[in-house]
Amino acid sequence: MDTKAEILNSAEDLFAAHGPNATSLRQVIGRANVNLAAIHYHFGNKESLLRAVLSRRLIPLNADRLALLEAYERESGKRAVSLPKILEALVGPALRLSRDPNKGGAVFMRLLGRCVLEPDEKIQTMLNHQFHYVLERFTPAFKRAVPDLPPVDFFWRIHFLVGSMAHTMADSERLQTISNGLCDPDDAEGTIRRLVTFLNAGLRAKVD
Amino acid sequence: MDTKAEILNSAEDLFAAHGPNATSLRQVIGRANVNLAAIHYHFGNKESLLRAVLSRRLIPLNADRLALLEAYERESGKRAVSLPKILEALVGPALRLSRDPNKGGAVFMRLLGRCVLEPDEKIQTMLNHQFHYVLERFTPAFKRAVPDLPPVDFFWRIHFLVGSMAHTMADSERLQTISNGLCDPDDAEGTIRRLVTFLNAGLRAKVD
DNA sequence: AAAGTATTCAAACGTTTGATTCAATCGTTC
DNA sequence: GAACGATTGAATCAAACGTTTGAATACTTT
Repeated sequence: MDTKAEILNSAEDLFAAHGPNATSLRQVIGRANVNLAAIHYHFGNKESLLRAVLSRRLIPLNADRLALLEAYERESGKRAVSLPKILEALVGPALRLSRDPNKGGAVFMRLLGRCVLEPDEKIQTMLNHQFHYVLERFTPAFKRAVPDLPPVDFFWRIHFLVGSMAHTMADSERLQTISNGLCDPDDAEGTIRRLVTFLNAGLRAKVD
Repeated sequence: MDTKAEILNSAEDLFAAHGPNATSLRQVIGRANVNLAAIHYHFGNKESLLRAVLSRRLIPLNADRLALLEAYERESGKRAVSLPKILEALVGPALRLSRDPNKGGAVFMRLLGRCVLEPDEKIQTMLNHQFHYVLERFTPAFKRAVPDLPPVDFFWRIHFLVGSMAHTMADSERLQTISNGLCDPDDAEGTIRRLVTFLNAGLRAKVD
C-alpha cells in the first residue's frame, strides 16, 4: 500500500517539475524506489497515473472552491457576490496549496498550473472534465458581479484571468528571476491578495 | 535552399501545434517532404532547429517592439510614456502576427506563447537570452508609468501580465470553447485593445 | 501449516526517438 | 565534360520509451 502512495508522490513531484510528457516512468520509479511494473499493476498505464495524481487533490480542491463560493452567496443573500470574493473563492484554495504543511500541495499547485497550460489534448480533456462543474457555477456568479460587461469582453477577460492564474501557479521561478529574489512565491496570502487585486481591476476596467 | 525553408515552416507548424518536445523530427520531415538527414545537415540537431525557428521571427519581432517603444518615448519628450502605449508596444507586435498574410505569423505567435509557458530549461534559457534586452528596455518604462507602485507589487504584476499575454498568444482554442465560438481570436486589433485595457487596469490597481 | 490471493521483481517486448553513416546525386567552376 | 564541393537518399545506430510477461515473494485466510 505504501508503494501506491510512493508512486503518486514521486509522479506528482516529477510531473510538476518537468511536465507529465517530459517525465518518464523510469524517472518516477527511480525516485519512488519501486519496480517499473508496479506502476502498471496499480494504475494500468501512464495516462491513468496522471489522472490519479490529479484527482487525488483536484477533487477536494474544487470542492473547496465551490464551498467558498456558496458560503459567500449565502452571506450576500439576494445581492450579487462582490467580484473580489468570487476571485478569492476561485484562486484562493488553489494558491493556498503552496503552504501545505507537508509541501505536497505546493508541488501539486505547480502541476495543476502546468497542466492547464499544457497543449496535450488528452490532458486538456482530462482537466476540462474535472473543471466543468466549477466553471458552470462560477460563470453566472462572475456575470452577476460585472453585469455591464458585454459577453464578448466577458469571455476575453476570463481568458486573461486563466492565463494569469495558471502562470502564477505553475512558474514561480521566473518571478524570482525577474525580481531578483525580491518576491516571495511562498507567501500564499500575499500572492492571493495581489492576484485578486490585479484581476479585480482588470475585470472591472471600462470597455473602450 | 528550398529544403531549409521547408523544414523551418514545417517545424514551426508542428512545434506550435503540439509543442517542440512533443514533435518528432520524423513528423517534421513528413510534412516538409524532405529527408531526415537534411535536418541534421542544415541545422545540426533538434535544439538548433528550434533556435532557428524562433530566431527567424523573434529577432524582427523584438526589434518592432523596441522601435515602437522608442517612437512613443520620442513622442512623449521628457514625460513618461503612458501605460497603455507601453503595453501596446509590448503586446501589439506579437499579437499582430496573427494576421500575417501568409499565416506564418499566426503559427509563430502560438509557438512563442507556448515556449514562454514551457517548463523545459533549454527552451527557457534560449528565450531568456532573446528576451533579455527587451525586458531591460521595457522595465524602466513601466516603472516610470506606474511610479507609485512598490517594487514587490510591480514585479508581481509583470508576472501576471506575462501569464495573460502568453496564454492569449498560445491558446485560442480554449477561448473558443468557453465562449462557444463567440470570441474571434483572429481579430488582432480587438484582442490587442482588450488585452491592453485589461492589463492597464490591472497594473494601475490601487495597492491594498 | 497449507492454500490462495495480492504484490513485487527482473527481464524482455516492440516502437519510437535523435543522430550517424556513406553512397548517390546535384550544381557550379575550371 | 571532368572535377569538385554541396546536398540528398536509404539504411542503420544506440538509447529511451511505455508496456507486458511470468516467476518469485509477501500477506491473508482457512
